[in-house]
Amino acid sequence: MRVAFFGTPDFSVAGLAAIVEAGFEVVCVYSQPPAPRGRGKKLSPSPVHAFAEARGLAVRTPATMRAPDEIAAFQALNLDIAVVVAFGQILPREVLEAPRLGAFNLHASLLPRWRGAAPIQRAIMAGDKLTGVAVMRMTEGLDEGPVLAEERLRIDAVDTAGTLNDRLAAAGARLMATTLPAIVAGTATETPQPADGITYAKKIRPKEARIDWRKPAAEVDCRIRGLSPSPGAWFEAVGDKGPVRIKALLSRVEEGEGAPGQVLDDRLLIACGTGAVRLLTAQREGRGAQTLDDFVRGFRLEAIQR
RNA sequence: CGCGGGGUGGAGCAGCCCGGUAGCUCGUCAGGCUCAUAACCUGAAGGUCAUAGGUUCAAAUCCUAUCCCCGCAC
Repeated sequence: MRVAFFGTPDFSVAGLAAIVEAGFEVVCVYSQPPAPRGRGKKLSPSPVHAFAEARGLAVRTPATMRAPDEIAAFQALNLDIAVVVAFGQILPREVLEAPRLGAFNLHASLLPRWRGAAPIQRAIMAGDKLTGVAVMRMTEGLDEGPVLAEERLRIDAVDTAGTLNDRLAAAGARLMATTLPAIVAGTATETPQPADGITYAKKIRPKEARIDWRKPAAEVDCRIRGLSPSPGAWFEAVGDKGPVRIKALLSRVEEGEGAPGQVLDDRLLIACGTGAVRLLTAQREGRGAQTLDDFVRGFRLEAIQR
C-alpha cells in the first residue's frame, strides 16, 4: 500500500509511527515548512518533519499544496491512500481525489463537535467531560466528511491540553492502526456526521490566554487547563521589582470568596467571580514550571495586578 | 545578530547595583519532646556560587567570551 502522510505537530507523530509500524509503505511525508520559530529566530523543522527525516522517509514541505506543480508531483506518486493528521493546511480537491482510495483524516474530537484547528484545547476550555478521536474521509469542507471510526476518552479534572493531547495521540494511533486496514479491505463503513451539535474549534489567539478573574471559578479553571502548557494562561502579579507575569499551568476549583483576583491565602488560592481557584503548577517569567510547594517557597504572591 | 529573565549545598529562592567570614524556606541524617505525627525543639552533614579568562590585596558580587534553561515576539 503506497501511502502519503500529512502532519505537522507533535500530535501527528504517533499516527505516522503507527502507519509505519502497520507495514504501510509511506512514500512521502508532507509537513509545514521549517519556520524561524523560537528564540533567536532559528529555523527549525516541525516534529513530524524531524521524525520522518530520522526514519529516513522522504519529506516535502511545500508552502502550499495548491501550487499546480505540487499537485502534479503528488498525483505522480501513484498513491493508494493519503492520511492527514493535523497538517495545518487546507488540501485542494485534486489532492484529496488523487489517491486510489481517497484521503482520510484523524481528528481529535467527537465530530461534529469541535471541527477545526484546536479541538483539544477548546474541549477542555468548554468544560467538556468527554472527547475522543475520529477517523473520517476527507471532503472539501472543514472536517465535514463521514466518520469511519471513533474512540471516546474521558476528560478528567486534572487534565490539561498537554496530558489530553498525549492520550488522544496514543488513542488516535491505535484507531488508525485498526481502521486503515479496514479501509483497504473495504470493510469500513462511513457514517455521515449528524447535522446537530456542530461546533468549531477556532485557533487559539494569544489574547485569550490572559486570565479574567471575574469569571466563575470553574471557567477560570477550564481556561487554565485548556491552555496548558501552551500558550499558557497568565496574569500579572505585583512583585518587589514591578509586575511579574505568571503562567498558571494547572489549577483546581476550591471553596473561597473574595473580590475577583484577590489572593486568599499564601498557597496560591485566588478568588474568582464566584468561588476560587488554587494554582497547582505555575511559572514566572524566566523560570521553569514549578509545583505549588516550590513556587511558594521562592515567591510570595501577595496581590494581582488588575 | 528580534526583546528580555535566569543558572548559588538534594529542591525552590535571597545576596550582585554600593567587591571583603555562603543567608532563607524546605529536604536529608542524628538526638530530644510526645500516646502519636507531615507538629515542635536541638544539633549535623552537604556548595568548584554554570564554564573559561581578566581587573583587584581580595570576586557569587566588576569586565570579556562561551555553554545551558526560560518568558515575550514570531
